[in-house]
This record gives sequence, C-alpha cells and structure tokens, in this order.
Amino acid sequence: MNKRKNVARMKDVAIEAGVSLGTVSKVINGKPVGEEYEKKVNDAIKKLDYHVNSYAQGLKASRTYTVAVILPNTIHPFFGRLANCLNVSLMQRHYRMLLCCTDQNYQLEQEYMDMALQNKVDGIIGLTYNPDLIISDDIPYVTIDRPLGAHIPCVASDNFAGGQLAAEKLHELGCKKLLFMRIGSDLNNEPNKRRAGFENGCIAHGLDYEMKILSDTAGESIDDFIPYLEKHFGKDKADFDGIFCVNDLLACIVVEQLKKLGVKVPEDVQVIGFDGTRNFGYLDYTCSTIVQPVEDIAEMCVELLLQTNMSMKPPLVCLPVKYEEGDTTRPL
Amino acid sequence: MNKRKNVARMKDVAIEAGVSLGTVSKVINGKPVGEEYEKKVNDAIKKLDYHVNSYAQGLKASRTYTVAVILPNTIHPFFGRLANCLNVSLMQRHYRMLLCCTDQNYQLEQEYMDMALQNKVDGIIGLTYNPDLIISDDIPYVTIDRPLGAHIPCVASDNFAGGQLAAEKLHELGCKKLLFMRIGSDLNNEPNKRRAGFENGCIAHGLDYEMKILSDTAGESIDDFIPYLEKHFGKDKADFDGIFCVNDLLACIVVEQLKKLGVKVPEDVQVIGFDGTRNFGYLDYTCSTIVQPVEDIAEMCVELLLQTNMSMKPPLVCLPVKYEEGDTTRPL
DNA sequence: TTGTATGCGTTATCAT
DNA sequence: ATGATAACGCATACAA
Repeated sequence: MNKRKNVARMKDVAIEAGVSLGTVSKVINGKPVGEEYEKKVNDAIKKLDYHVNSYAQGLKASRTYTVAVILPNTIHPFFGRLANCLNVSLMQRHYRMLLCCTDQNYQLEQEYMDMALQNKVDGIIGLTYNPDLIISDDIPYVTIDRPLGAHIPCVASDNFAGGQLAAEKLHELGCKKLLFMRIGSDLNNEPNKRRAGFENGCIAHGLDYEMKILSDTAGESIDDFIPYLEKHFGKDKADFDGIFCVNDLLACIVVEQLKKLGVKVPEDVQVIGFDGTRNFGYLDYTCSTIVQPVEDIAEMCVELLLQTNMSMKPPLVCLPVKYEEGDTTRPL
Repeated sequence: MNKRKNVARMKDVAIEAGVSLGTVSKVINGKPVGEEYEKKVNDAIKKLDYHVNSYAQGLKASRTYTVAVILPNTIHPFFGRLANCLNVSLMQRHYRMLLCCTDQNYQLEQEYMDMALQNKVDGIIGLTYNPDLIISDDIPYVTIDRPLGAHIPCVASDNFAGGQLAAEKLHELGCKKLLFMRIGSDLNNEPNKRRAGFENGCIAHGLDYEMKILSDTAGESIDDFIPYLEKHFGKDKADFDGIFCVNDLLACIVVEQLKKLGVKVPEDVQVIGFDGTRNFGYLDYTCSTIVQPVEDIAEMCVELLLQTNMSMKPPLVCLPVKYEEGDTTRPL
C-alpha cells in the first residue's frame, strides 16, 4: 500500500481513526485531546501496529534522543562494564546509545566522531586516545579519563587519591619497601596521577619506594617485566614487600609471576591493583584493589552531557575510589 | 544564522559554492559532476564544516544504516566480546550499532524491540530470553542462541557437537566416570544441547555418567552445588574423574570448590568448561574449554541480517566449536 | 478542541 | 551536466 513495506504512517492512523493528522500527533505526544478521539486514535495505532518514525521526529525537532559512546572496546572488563552502565543511565532518561568501539585506533576515533556529527546525535561520551582528535563545538561532549581542554568536561576516578590510598594501605599493612609498576601509553596521563599519588603517599609516610615504568608506545611489552622481577625476587629474597600495580590485570600477572619465582603472596609480598575488575562480571579475582566507581562515572557523564541549563560545566570531575581487600594482601 | 546552532545545511553549502542543491547532493553521493563544480562544493563543505544529516537521509531513503543489537549485558566476558565483534562486523559494512542491554528483563527486551521499530533501524540482532517476545515482520531479525521460529534465522555455536566433544576429550584423557554440571534458565535450551551432546558422547564411548542440573528459574543458586560436591568429593575420594561444566564460569567455581575439598585438579579430577572465556579479554584463566567462535557468530549474524537477495534464509546456523587445552586437564 | 498547512534537510525526478 | 521541485513522516503554528 505504502511506498515500501506495509508500514503504517501517522497519516494512515489518522484515516483509520477518522481524525486529522494533528490529533494523532497530539495523542502520541501526550497533549490534551478529547477522550473520545484519544481512544479512537489509540485503537487505530494498535490495529495498524503503528510506530512513530524517530528519524522524521529527529529531523523535525533537531533532537534525536541518541548519544554516541566511543570506547576502545567492550572486551576489557572495565570498558564492558562502563558501556553497560552508560547504557543503563541513558536508557533511564530515554536516550538511545550508539556504540562505537575504536580499538584505540586514532583514525577510527576520528571517523566515529564524524559519524556522530552526521548522525546529529544529541551528545557524545568518549574515552579516546588520539591526541589530535578534532571535536566539534556544535555538539555536547564529555570525555572520560582524558582531559581534552577546559571547555570539555572530563569525568574520571580520583586517580591521585587512589594512588595515595594504595600507598597508605600498604603502609598500614606493614610494608616498608614499596614498588610501583606500570605499563601503558605515554599519552595516557590518568595513570600518571596514580603514580604521583602513590609517590606522595610514600613520601608522607616516609616509605622507601621504587618505580618500574614500561611504555608500550616505545614498544615494550608486559613480558619485559619478567627480567626485572627475576632480578629483585627469588626463593629467599624480596627487595620489596609491597607492590602497587597500575591496574588489576597487571597485578594478576605480577602475582602469577611472583608465585613462579617462589615468592609467596601475600605472606612475603603484598600486592594491590587498580580498577576493581574483581567486582566486574561474575568472576572473582580476589585481588586487593582500588575500586573505580564505574556506575557513578557513567551516571555523571550522562548527567553532565544532558544538562542544558548550566552556564558553566565543570572541567574535571573526580569521583571517589575506595579500597577493597582481596587475597593479595594480609588481613588488616 | 540557522534555526538552532550554526550548523551548516546542504543549502548553505550550495549558496557558499554558488551552485544548486542538486549539485551538492551529487558531489556528496559520488555521482558524476563537473570537475570545476566538484572542487567548489568540496571547498564549501570544508569551509562550513558541513556534515550530512543522516536523519534527513534516513527519512528520505527509508534506510538508516543502523542496526539494533539487543543483549543481556556487556559485562559478562562472552557478551562483552560479542558486542565488540558485532560492532566491528557492522562497522566494516558502514553500519551503525544501537546497543541495548536488557539485563534479561523480559519487559525491557520488548521495549527495546519497540524502540528499534520506532527508530526504523535496518535490522535487529537479538539475544533475548522473553518467551513471548513479539517480533515485527516488518524488520529483518536475527537471533543468537535461541531459536524463535523457522522464519527467523538463528545463529549459535554447535552446542551439541560441543557437548559431544567434551565427552570425547574426557574419554581420551582417560576419564571413566563423568559428571555434567549445569545451572541456568529452564527456558534456555541451547545449553540443553550441550547436555544432550555430552550424553551422546558418553553413550558412544560406553562411559558412566551422571547429571547434576540446577534451575535458577526454580530459585536454586550456584551455592547449591556445594553440598553435592561435598558428598561426592573429599580428601581421598572422588566419585567422578571427569567433569564437564556448562560454562567456564561454573568450571572455575567448581575447580575452586574442589581444591578446597582437597581434590587435585587435574591430577584427581579433570574439568572442561564451555565458552572460551579464557580467551576473552586479556586475562588467562587457563581453563580447559570448548571455545565458542564469537567472531564468526558476529560475522554470520551481520551477514544474514543484511543479505537482501536471499529468497530463503537458513533457520538455524551452527558454527563449529573447538577444544582448547588449559590447566584443568592433563596433557594429552 | 480539532483540522490544515508549512517546513525540517535530503534525494530523486524532471526540465532545462 | 546542472538546476528547480516534490516528497519522505512528523510537529507546530495558526486557522476554523
């Protein structure tokens, strides 16, 4: 009957109900309408299985109730959970979510930005790595973890406080010689705050500490930690009694490696990670860790993005982290 | 200058370039146009930072290049990876992906279906649980893991073969008395195929076996396995020497539990899981497992969904699984 | 309170 | 080859 497929349009509903187009529109948008008419329209809608075309709606209103979410992936537990929480927060506000996985590919990140622009989404939430990412001023943007300028709100865990907390906890747990381990992108500056906070905590408590930092930008891999660990740890030797790893994954790998070297965790060495992966999904890694408040991060992003009546948006929002005990530290 | 914001429209480009609307449209859609004109238009597009409005495009063409993906969540490693793979497969075909996490909530599943309809997406890929889910005939639909009728293509791992393979592997590994363990929804029938395949394999090889199946629909939880395990396993006792768990998560939990009971894995009892979670993400669970081909599943879903020139679409596509050795079985 | 007409930004059809 | 115009489906301002 219609152009393609037999999909009902508003016009068909109007005809079926014996009313005019405007009346149907009003019923759909919850505007006051005669009770009699309302029923007729609703019956027609049901009968024809009518659904408003949100593309036509979006065109008319310049409002699409869609937000693009740009993430590296949904495989890593942190990102998977983040995607899920963002979806929930958006859904609660009746917003749709366009997911864009970039695999940390700079070019893909830019392509997705442009796609979002074309799609006239109402906003973008991005966790990106491209240092030269071009962000249009025409569209609300909130970044996660990576500040992109004072005019773009950035939401992150309080990484500095997290690093500090890790140092304090290891101190409380009786550690004397601490080690910080990290591998990651040089550009990625949030983990640097974890390091800075950790250093700060060590200094505050007069603790000895050392840093072992690898750069994957420079081509180093996680395996390059092995000789370092072999040098400092062995059957009856441990140059450090407390380790803070920049994330839970690294913590798990380090624990495995230490066990292979005959070092007991947590008896000889205590390890704290960062992320809270242990709480993600259904698996229990029981790694002591600094937990990132993923739900709060998601909620804050959406809140800031959709808030229109703010003359000035906060450039950086740091959400509180907390320590959660696992099997890689001794009971306090 | 314009209605809201200073976003350039095609008309603005036409004026800036000093050509007509139709010419601009042609340039954008790669239709033949005079070289001179093409340059002028492209310059104007760049100058005005113009992006086509895909909502207007979608309205005109009844084609949105958008697919809705309905999943329980993106937290579970299997789903997180599935979402990611679908995103990649869709992206390669220049399709956008609308993500919908349902948390297995029947009503949410239905709401998302309706949302997809409103949004006039070009298709839906769903992994749903609602047995009464109403699926519109007006829109291509592909289901994962759960057959919804002969006219709706279903893509799944070859679960029967997987169960069979598990039995065979345990047989090859020298096991004599096997156990199948499962917890899950009663409605969920794919894991039942794993059970059936497993039984089949046991029978074929003349193996003793037992089933322990819990139903979370009936309110049973994973903890209810504990008394069962305590009854059958102990310091110097093991009623079974090979266990096939319906998924890797359960396998991990069972292994933990057995270790607590003083049973050695894989020396006393060998365990095989299902999913391939060990390959998901960056963590290595080293659980011997039947691996689901997630990338292939995603690719097949997208292929079937977008394939228009097929007079008949296959009602059920089973993709091959494979065995991958981990630390919960002895080397072959 | 209900109906009518116009425009949102794009594409496709038609003249030119 | 290029330019003008109608139509996509909906919302809204305005007229009845």
